[in-house]
Amino acid sequence: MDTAVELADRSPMTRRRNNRRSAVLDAAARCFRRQGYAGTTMRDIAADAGMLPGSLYYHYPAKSALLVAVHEEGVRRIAEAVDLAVAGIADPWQRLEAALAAHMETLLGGGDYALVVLRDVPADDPDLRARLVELRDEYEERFRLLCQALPLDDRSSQYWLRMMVLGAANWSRTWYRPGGETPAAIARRFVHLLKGSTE
Amino acid sequence: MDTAVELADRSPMTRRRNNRRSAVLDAAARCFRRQGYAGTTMRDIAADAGMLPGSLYYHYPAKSALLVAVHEEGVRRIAEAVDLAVAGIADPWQRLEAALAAHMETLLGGGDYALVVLRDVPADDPDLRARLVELRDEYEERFRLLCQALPLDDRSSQYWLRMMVLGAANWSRTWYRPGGETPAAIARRFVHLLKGSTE
DNA sequence: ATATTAACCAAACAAATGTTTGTTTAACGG
DNA sequence: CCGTTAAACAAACATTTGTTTGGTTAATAT
Repeated sequence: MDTAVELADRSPMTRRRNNRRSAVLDAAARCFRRQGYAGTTMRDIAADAGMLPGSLYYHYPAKSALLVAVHEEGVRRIAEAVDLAVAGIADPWQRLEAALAAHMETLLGGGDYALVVLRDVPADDPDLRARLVELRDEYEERFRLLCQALPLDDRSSQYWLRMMVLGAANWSRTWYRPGGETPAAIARRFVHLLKGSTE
Repeated sequence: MDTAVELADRSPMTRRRNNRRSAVLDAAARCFRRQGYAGTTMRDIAADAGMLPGSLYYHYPAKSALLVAVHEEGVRRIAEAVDLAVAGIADPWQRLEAALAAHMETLLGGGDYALVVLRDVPADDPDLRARLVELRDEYEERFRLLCQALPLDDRSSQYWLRMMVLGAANWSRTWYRPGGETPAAIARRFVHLLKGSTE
């Protein structure tokens, strides 16, 4: 782990290095979210980042590398939000609700990275696909643990409750519009709908 | 409505006409499902249909027309299945469960058409997008009516229950694998999870 | 001052893209 | 038998695609 070293290094050379890398990734995330992977052009990303198409290859070796990088950052952000939200909460149902609220706030809050994770990955490249599915599974493991802690009858109840709540949350991206209920309020509705059925 | 006329016309000329049109549409549905719209090539569709790329334009004037046609057929099929499933059932909860079972069976039963409807539509063409959203809304209106008939406290409960159950069902496409529980069994699990919370 | 190098530009590349055009084939109707 | 026509082919079209290459600029290090 060299994060501390990077943060400590304030030398001019390091500050100049990888300066616009994040800008490129931001542009890629924006385009992938709006148009999908196949529907996005390297020229689209370049225009969004304010540079020429060829310049992208200084920062990333290929289009697919950009997709992987966006996925990794998206999973990192939403996982961080969820971990922070459940920290310090003991009651299992409250933990699940807090996690779901953070999940939906990150998804629907306008961030491009997390939404890219929800789009289905390209089917033509098996290696790329496997890498992206692996990333998402690693994140969703948190919800498996959260549901495991719930006071339910059997193990299958945990499973189907998790499938239901995560599915409903992820699908919200198709109908959610800002101005109505907040993501956190929607999460509360969802959890309460399921919590009532088991008491 | 000239369906009866078409069905009655068994003249050789009519039988020859539009013969391979459905084969082209089948190929398009298969490709769109597997690779998405932007990820599908007219050459992919042509190869799948067993003809040359240019020949597709005899049947459909553009790639986007193929997408609209697949959407229309997909909505038609799943709507037909749902309407047939709820016919003759009186109890509101049983009606919802039957509708959801038919919805999921059509989605997960291997058909290409219905699954294309779930994929998000291209964002670059507003007219095309509006047409596809209109088609899906027209279908989902059935579930609004089904939830409206449920014996619930208030109107918002109907709304959120519908959002939850449809979202969970549509998202099942990402994790469903044949061999486990049947789509109908999953639908029953989902409905029972929600039904319990309101009694 | 000079050499180095991160970052980008300018221009091209081959391949793939959606679509068009003119032609052929074969089944049908008169 | 012959004209018509549904249906497809063969070949190209202009454009767009992901990517490469070689040069340019300006900040940094020595």
